[in-house]
Amino acid sequence: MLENYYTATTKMMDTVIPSNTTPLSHDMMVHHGGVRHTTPGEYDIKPIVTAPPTIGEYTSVNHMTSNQQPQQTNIDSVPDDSPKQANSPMKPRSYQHAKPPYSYISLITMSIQNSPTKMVTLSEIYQFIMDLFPYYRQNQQRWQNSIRHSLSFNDCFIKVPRSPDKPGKGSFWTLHPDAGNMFENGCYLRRQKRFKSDRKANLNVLHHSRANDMYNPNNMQKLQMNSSPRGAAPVGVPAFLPSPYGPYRGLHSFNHPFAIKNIIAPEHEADFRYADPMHFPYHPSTFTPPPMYGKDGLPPATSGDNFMSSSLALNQYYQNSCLMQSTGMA
DNA sequence: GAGTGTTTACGCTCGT
DNA sequence: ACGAGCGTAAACACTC
Repeated sequence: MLENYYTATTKMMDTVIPSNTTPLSHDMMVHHGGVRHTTPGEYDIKPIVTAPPTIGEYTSVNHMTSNQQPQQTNIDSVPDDSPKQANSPMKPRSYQHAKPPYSYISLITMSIQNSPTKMVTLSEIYQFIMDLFPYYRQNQQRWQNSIRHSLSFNDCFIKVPRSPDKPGKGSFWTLHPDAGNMFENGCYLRRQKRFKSDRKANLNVLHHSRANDMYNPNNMQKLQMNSSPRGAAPVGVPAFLPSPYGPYRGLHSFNHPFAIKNIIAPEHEADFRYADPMHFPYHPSTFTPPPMYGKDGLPPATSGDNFMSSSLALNQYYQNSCLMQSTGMA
């Protein structure tokens, strides 16, 4: 099956990629925001490398309004911005339907870090990703399964049960307090080392049994939950959780790169401000640079001009992609 | 029934 | 070559 998948992929690559482009390697496809074909007939994305895109070109914020919720889009209804036009070497197309150069772990982390409470539900993660990256409005079953897998599989994500006064489906997900530097090497495609926590054994006891529910007083100590009224954090909220739980905010205040302002191009940020917080709960106020590369030896973006660094990062990424292609390295 | 969460398996790329 | 990290598929259990 997988063999068929890759065979089909290869075949499609052979037939779809225009002669003026070089087929991307698997890694380019998967991790570098390029083409990822799956099944025959699936929406075809053809990266044009005539001009490096900005991060905003991966996002949809310039097309979103507060009333426009992202739509479920199938491959037939993808508003393709004209393949012919898109393939024109003189007219670079938008990258909104190219796979963003972030791993799922990165995307989840973005979602959590851009939440005011640093806790999000699974559906909020889905929504965040689809809002931000039109690419993920396609083939939702596939990537959403991967998201769920990533959440369960990676120690850096911690499940927080809903409080009794907030009934609903699913739990909240937050970042492990020690996971903030997962990407500090500057590469958001692939971490150099997977986050592994000893504390997870304690923190995640609630994963396996309702008897271990966070609201079970017996577990409150194990989980190091805050129970102090002085802290203003509600009972059941992990002590490391940040704002709005007052004294806990500091632990999540590391200089994270996934603030929305860091992943959109400057020219799109103004559009972003239209967003109704109720429907578009991102917080551009949390803003630090998003270094996006590292394995190529280029320095990650540093603090300073954040907009510049964010766009620069992706531009650099694409310039590298162009270089790889033009030199036949891909 | 749909959504959510866990787990296993497999294949790929990358770094050592 | 090998292990790690990642993406994907799938099966299954659980919850709402």
